[in-house]
Amino acid sequence: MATLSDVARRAGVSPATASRVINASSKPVTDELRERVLAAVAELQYVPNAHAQLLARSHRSAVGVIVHDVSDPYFAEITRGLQRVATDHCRLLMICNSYRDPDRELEYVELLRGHQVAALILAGSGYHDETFTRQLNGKLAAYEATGGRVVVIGRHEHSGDAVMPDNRAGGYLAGRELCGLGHRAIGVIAGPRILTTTTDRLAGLRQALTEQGRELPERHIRYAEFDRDGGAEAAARLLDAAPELTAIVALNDSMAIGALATLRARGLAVPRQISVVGFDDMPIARDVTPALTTVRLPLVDMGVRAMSLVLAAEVLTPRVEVLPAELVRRDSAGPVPPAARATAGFAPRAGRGDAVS
Amino acid sequence: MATLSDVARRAGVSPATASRVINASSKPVTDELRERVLAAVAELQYVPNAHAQLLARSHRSAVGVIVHDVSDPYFAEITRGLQRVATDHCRLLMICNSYRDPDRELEYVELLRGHQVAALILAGSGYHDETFTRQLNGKLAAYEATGGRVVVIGRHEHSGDAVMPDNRAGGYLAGRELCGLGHRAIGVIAGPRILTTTTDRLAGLRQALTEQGRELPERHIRYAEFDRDGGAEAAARLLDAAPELTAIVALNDSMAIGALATLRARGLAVPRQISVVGFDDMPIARDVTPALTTVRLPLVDMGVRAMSLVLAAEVLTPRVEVLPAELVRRDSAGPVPPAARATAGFAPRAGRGDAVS
DNA sequence: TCCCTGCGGGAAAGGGCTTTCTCTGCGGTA
DNA sequence: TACCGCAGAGAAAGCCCTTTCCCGCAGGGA
Repeated sequence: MATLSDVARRAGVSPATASRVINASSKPVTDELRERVLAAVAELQYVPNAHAQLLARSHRSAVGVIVHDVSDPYFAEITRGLQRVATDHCRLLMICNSYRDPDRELEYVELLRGHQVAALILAGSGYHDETFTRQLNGKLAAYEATGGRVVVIGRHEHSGDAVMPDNRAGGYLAGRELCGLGHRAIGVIAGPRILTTTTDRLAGLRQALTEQGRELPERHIRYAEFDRDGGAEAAARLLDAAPELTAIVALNDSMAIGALATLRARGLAVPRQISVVGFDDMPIARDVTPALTTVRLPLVDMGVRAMSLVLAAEVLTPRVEVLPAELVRRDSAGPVPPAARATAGFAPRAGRGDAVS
Repeated sequence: MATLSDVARRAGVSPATASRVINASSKPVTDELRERVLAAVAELQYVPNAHAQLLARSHRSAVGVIVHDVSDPYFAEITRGLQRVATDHCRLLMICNSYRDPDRELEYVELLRGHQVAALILAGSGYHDETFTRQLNGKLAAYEATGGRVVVIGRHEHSGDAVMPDNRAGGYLAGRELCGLGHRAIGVIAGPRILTTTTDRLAGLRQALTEQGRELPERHIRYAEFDRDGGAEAAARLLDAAPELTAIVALNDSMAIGALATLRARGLAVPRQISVVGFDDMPIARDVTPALTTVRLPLVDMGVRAMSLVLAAEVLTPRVEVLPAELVRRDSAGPVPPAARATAGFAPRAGRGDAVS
């Protein structure tokens, strides 16, 4: 591997001069020397050692990002937003997948700190876990104490800057929509209990139902992994336990797609027999059949805002940007089936067999 | 930011000893000093500077990966395979998205080389572009000359180790399936012409049709971006120009999903009026409606093999592993509609209106 | 008692680059 | 002619670690 001094020797100049040419330094270098250096670089196929450079300049420029999984559409969209702003500012991103493992998350904070990132962005739900939260905040505080900037996306537990999707309002929207369509027996397939995203969305949903005089008993909720298979499996369990349901809210679109698969396998027509509402509005939502009625979160924008916050000058009072959720009506949610409506007031637990011709 | 000598000073030992404790070196250190160092580390929240470490040990360990886009399911699956093996070998991955921009690809080769990666994996189609290919090979050769290992996934143009999905055989499979179902008027929505993946898949498809006495005239092919919107748009153009088609092969699943959307918008029933076959079998393929009949590529396995190759000892003769494609029958391809079959021999250009009741 | 061995620790030499500081030599001014 | 100033190049001091080499000391064998 050729080094800078190899280049310098070959060009017959000092390493200092070679460095200045290569980095287009402001210090002037005569054209002749410049040419010789450039020629040497080309001949030797010289590429500067990034670690040595990063060590020598104390200039921190990269930004660290910790997400659940970049290939999960939710995070892919957020990352797209982050990337866009980062590119505009000539910042490199170091993206790490935590796979929702708190320990891994902690490790990555250290790893990124060790890599001297200028800032840290944590995207994705927080955990209902005191110990973990304390540890994470400790590490983040230590990082901030050394001049690092931190922004979280969708987490309450951090005290600094944050970009927050309005999960609670989104849950409320989903609930109100279904109530408006006449549904009374509404079930939920939810992500892991330990995630604050799950509880926030659930809280909003519950509020909507309560306001409309409905209930959301615990037997109408099933918790599972926040992905397609989790949704499929939770939907099966839910339907087994509560066949009278006329609507299901999935707490993210991946789960909704899994639920749709279960429903299809059981021969239940959506939305004629049972309605489904998703959450997030990831790109594929419009391409499944029936196209998913869902709660849209401005995912790309969340990324854009977070990166803008993190690159902006630090201000004293923490900034929290709450981004609104919005209902997107497509084809997976419809009016409650007539049979269910007729009996709803009197026999809310009527079996599915009753509600369907 | 605390440094190693801060820790050493605080613990009252030399930096050498501190380093040995922190890195669990084989050189013995008395328990008392060890404890003092550990205590200092904890108090100072010390995290070693990764760049300094990487510079000091000449040990290269990370592996660089260049893909089109990690959040594209095709590459997400490959990356999953890469990651699995890398994790087993305690290797860090540096993943870069080229977004199919040749210049960016070249830049990333340099960037990763600068970051002293132990190996480089390039995943994704090659380009029909002499100049670019020569440049890339030049850079890769320079990298290999300094001891770097290179493996490509799905590219012919590199002369070293490679993992190759059998794109041609896959195209053949798709063609044979549709011929077997009686289709004669088969259209193709293809990715960009400049990609070797496109031409390989197309070649296999054409071979199948030719063997069955069918043709694949250029007017039955439309080229577009290799994504959902490209597929939707290409399908529209194709249908406008050749309404007599009874089957469409999309050269990847994303395009197929876009095509499905166009077909739905136009009120064309799949597969009753028109059949669709995809390519890749990405996870979502089974969840769209109708579930996609497609050509499966062992994407995760491709990643696993590539990473295994790259981490294995170098051998003199380049290894090329060709991984087979496989047809997955689902619901989007069916027999040619009766009307089309009846008239096929005589009026192959019968309008769509004729073929459909 | 002396020497050798080996253990535990520190000094110091890199690793490859950036950047400040220093030096040389030339042109211009008094 | 003497001096000042400045442009352009190089010397060298870090940046923060790892690791080799060396040293002192204690214990064991002769």
